[in-house]
Amino acid sequence: MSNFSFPKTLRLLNSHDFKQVFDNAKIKVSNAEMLILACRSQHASPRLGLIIAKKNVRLAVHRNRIKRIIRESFRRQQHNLTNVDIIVLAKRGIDRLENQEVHERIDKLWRKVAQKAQR
RNA sequence: CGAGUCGACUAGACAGUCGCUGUCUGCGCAAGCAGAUGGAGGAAAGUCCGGGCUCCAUAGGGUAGGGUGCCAGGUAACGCCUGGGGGGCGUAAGCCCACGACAAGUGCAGCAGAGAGUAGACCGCCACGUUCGCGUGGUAAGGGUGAAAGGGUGCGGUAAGAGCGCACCGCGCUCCUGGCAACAGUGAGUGGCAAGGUAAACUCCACCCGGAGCAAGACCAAAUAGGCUUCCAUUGGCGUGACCCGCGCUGGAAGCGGGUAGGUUGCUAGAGGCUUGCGGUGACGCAGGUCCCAGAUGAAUGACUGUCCACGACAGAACCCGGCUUACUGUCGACUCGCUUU
Repeated sequence: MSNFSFPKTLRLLNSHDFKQVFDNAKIKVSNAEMLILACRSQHASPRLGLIIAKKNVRLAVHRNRIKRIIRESFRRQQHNLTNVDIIVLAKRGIDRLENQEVHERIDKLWRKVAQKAQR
């Protein structure tokens, strides 16, 4: 298993997909900077959706940066996650973290999600 | 060397690994796979102006409303830019200015002050009266108040004064000269002379502006079906979006019940970039050559590692251009002033 690509099949694509996760959010994991909602899905692989609110991260540059880092991390960890749909919500203050810090913290959250999904 | 002014450029570089996305080519029924190649900014920002484009009528007349405001030019257009005039700031390079009209009308102005607008006697000065306390009148030269007090200086004049008269300066008007014009002038004549300020106060004058925006709009699939009830009625209703006219279409409105909200396009070849020549003081224009340079849509241009250096600021396209404003890194050039040295 050496495929680490991130095609559209690994993303939540429309409001219907997002609504499904919000309504059936069995798994909730969070820290000071972000909140993860997730639920099991019919698909073979995990899928990711991001909500970085303008209210919480004011500058577009920071919003893009955070999205890219989370996507990159998801791409590398995708085989440790099972068939769950995941939404990551950014909280206020996340734009003050350095890139490396964001990496470390999102990695911890992935592990927690994987543990909860196993049960 | 220091302080400053103006202009131009720049926005870490290179290598490797793993990813995202547009296009092209090949393979494949298809999903997709492989290769090649392109992939944020000078402000992409604020959304403050102007235009293109789209629909509303091919946007036409009037009112209301809004904008602009020295002159000439540039431009698709502008509130932008260039050149010029006038005023102000700075030793200077240079910078700043909504810079039409308050001798059309209306309004506004704290404190001080006698008086703040067809001026005005508190002190003073002068004349007359006087019970010697002062009263009546004249007077804007002097004092005082104030941001601002009705042209300035001198001479004449007078009871004391005053553009009351005169000279010079200043100001208004007419003409002349220069300039396309704004405007300028040791120009000529004329008027005693102007009784304030404020128009980003109402207003007046001149010029300009139809509205809404890519969630505009177009197409495909689906659907608005069919049906029932009630009301109004062709002088009505809708398009219509500040209002009236005008124009176009047509029976219209409400309720009951059933049902859907996915995709394609618009979407990037343009008032385009670079370059050469010519015209112009310049903004810019004309002609030739050459290049194709993001097009996402839960939203791409990133992450990590290594090396180097000046150790990397502000900041992310969403239909597209031209400006303005704001944020901010570094470099270079020209010029100004000061100091030191020669």
